[in-house]
Amino acid sequence: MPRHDEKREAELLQGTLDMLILKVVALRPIHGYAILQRIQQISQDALQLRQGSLYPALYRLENKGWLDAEWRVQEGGREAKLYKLTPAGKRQLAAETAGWKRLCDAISLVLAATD
Amino acid sequence: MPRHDEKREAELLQGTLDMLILKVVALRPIHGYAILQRIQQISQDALQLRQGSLYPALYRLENKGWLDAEWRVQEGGREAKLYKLTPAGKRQLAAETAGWKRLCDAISLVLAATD
DNA sequence: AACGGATGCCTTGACATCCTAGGCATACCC
DNA sequence: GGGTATGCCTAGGATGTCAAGGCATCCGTT
Repeated sequence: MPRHDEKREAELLQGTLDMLILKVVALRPIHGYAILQRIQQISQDALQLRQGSLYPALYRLENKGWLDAEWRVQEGGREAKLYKLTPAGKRQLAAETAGWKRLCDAISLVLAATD
Repeated sequence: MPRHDEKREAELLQGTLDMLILKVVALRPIHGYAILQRIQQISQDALQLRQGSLYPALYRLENKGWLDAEWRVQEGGREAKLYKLTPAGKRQLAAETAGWKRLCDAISLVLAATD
């Protein structure tokens, strides 16, 4: 992912970022930069997440006690901040997922309305 | 719908408001206040839309040429601003719906990931 | 006739979220 | 040594939504 990001309309539904991050971190402890790649990879490039959105979000989630961070030396000798899910984070993920499904269904109802 | 709205966490996914409004207006010409009730009714109260969100959105949509407005006398003698969809609005609705489905699928992919 | 509630429109101000656009440092490969 | 990828971060601004009001009309009840 080179520095000169080409233009592309940024696609992300507001309100879903926290949930996506929590979900990816729940898979296994992971550092910030890798979260970007992971979300893109899993979504097959349909979701484009920016660093300028990611890092503030991570800070926010850590502050709320949903993520725990720890500096770790990667293979290759570089340092990275490894995030993992807390029990509270796990509950939060479940709650957000449930809310998402509920809203999703509701919107589908409206979109399917014929009268 | 009395004036003293009781507290309830407002539930709406940012970015979907325009689409929902366009969709409801597409069903038939309709005035603002009725859009509120319609969306709540169809979504079975899962979606709570506020007047403070609705009217600025209507203004926005009209300004972009997706809605047409006209003052009409209702039965009962009161006036109301009747909105209807323009051809451009119809195209916009289709585009937003497609985008919504795409994002929805992508998010589902991430939420379903096990590795 | 007076009042409250429902209908119908609107505005202002605050706030959260996200993006744009940068900056900095290290590791690796040619 | 230079370029690319990796890895972290911040400041500023745009946007969308909400909360909280205001105003006027109509209707039913008292």
